Amino acid sequence: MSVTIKDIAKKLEISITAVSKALNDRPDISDELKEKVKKTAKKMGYTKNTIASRLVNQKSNTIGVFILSRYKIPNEENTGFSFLSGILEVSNKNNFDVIVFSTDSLEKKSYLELCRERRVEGAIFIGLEYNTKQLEELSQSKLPIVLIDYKYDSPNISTIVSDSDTGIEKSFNYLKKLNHKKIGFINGHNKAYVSYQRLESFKKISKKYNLYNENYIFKSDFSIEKGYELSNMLLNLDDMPTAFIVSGAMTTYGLVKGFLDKNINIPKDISIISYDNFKLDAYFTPEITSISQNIDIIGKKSGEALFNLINNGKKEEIVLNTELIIRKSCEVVRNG
Amino acid sequence: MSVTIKDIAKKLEISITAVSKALNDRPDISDELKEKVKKTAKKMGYTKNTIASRLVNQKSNTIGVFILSRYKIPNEENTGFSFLSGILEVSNKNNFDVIVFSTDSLEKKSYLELCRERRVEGAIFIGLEYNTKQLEELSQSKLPIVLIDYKYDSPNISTIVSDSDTGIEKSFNYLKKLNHKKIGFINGHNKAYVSYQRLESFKKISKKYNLYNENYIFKSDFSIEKGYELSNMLLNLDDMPTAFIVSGAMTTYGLVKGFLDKNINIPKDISIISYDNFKLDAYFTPEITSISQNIDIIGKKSGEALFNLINNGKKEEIVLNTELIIRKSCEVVRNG
DNA sequence: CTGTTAGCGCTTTCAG
DNA sequence: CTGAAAGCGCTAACAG
Repeated sequence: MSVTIKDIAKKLEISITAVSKALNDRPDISDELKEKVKKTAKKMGYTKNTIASRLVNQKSNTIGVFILSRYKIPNEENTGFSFLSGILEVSNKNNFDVIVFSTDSLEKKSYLELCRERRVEGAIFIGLEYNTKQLEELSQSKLPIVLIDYKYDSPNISTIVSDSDTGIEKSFNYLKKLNHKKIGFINGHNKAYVSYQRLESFKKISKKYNLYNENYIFKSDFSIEKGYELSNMLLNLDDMPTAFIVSGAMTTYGLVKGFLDKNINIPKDISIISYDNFKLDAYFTPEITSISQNIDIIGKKSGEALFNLINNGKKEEIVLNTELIIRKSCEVVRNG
Repeated sequence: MSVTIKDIAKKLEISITAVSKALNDRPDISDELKEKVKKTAKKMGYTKNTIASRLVNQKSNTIGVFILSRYKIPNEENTGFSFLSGILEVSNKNNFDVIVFSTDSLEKKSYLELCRERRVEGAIFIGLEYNTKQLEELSQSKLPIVLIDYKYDSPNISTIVSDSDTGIEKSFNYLKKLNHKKIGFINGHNKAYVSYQRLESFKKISKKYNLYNENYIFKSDFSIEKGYELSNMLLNLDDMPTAFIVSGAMTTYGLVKGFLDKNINIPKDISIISYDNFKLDAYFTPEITSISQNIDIIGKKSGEALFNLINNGKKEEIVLNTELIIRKSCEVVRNG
């Protein structure tokens, strides 16, 4: 099929080894020969067969990235893919290929099997379902792994999560200054670890502020439609919060639009704090106050963590701090 | 390192060949043996080394996806990644792996070299720069290729683009009914093929309607910031259009927000038609009228086209029709 | 500096 | 139905 080092060895009437060494710039080859080999290699249209080379070297130079169905929703709303470019950046710097798996890859094979078959040297998981059994299998393997937005303790697993406590505490602090006492929380769906984590934070902080009320906790699914829908339900409540913290930028957009369509003024009537701090938040009407998660750097950081694990065996537990970016979706409550 | 078929052959005291055949369910092996082999394989924690198997089979079972820097902008605004999930879906159905390359992969190697080295069986290009020389190299190779949003004629290349003519014609038709005569166009940056294509359509259609004015053509870069910025420039114009067609949803959001911040009412003062029809358009304030591109199905379609090319050698030139989705960002012009 | 030999893990004739 | 032998394309000892 394609031209091999054997072909160029034959042409030049030298050994295959010499060709291999020349192409790989080994020191024990004369510069002239290297030149000659490289030139004719190019002329003959040779390209290295990485598959063969990976086999002999017992090194795949490949990592796997799993983008799972935490958000089984349209791509626009799937933040999972946003992490990929950062991962690609650091992988390429390390001369590694990236192969991407998504939910469809998983007909009958486990995450680990997929990795092993390809002899992947490490893997990054985005949107891993909360409490999946697969995690045990993964943690028992020695495979270097990075989990994004999921906390788990195992020697071969590094994790990178956002610290939901501080973001939510800052929100309460801010909302309190605006005289809010009824603060609601709209969570994402159960399959996401972040939902569990954010809910815990919300409970903890609201109790700390003596503002806890379990009737103020609602569930959504990160989608924009669900946010819109919720506005109806919320407005029919007997005892409605005056402010909401909403998990997920898309849900916030839907919710705000829902309120607006019913002539509820945001922020005059209801205050809203979103999560994620999408760039769009600043361009929405009203501009959305949001808990920022540094979503842009997570991809890159996760890649770096993976290679740190692969190369140095160094496990990390990265916690990114969250900020409250104040814009215009909150206001002093009228009848606190 | 890991367990091989040799190991399990030794354990079972049978030949390596027998193991291989049993594992691959070849007909010339007894069912009992198959059972036994598979069982002990599992027990010993065997997983096939696809690297070795790909080498013998001379088949990589891999496609490459290039997500290029057409949008060298934050991920949120990069529609490139949205296509990936569709591609993954059909690749997995075909038992192919997907390896993703981005701009950083390209230090010194050409797209084609990257593909060849990995013996990739086909490739999909997203955001290929307009008029790049690499395209010639690609077209001279026999590699099956699909180009998204780029038209090019070559036997090994299928393309999938949106038909910008009809979308823009529908826009003109609609705007004309609203009595607009000064219709502006805000284009994306030059590197994108779609910019070239949409500009051509705009010129063609505006001439057809006798509404062409070259001073009504502006350039942006698909980013949200640039859209915002443009609002200043536009408002200082002596002869300002009463309606704009804007290439790129993000730019639209920025532009609208820019106008709003200067107390320009959209749509009362200025009408706006966007491109892309992001889901968010319907939730923005005002709801954005947009040219729809079926962005959700492009990924899947491109994957199907690629496998059609790989398996059947069938080249396609897919043109997706565009619709005008009317919402609330256009209104009858005051002093037409 | 160059070449011979062996082998990575798997599949595939082909002979039994 | 089973196995011995050869080989995919490349690299790494080791000997010259």
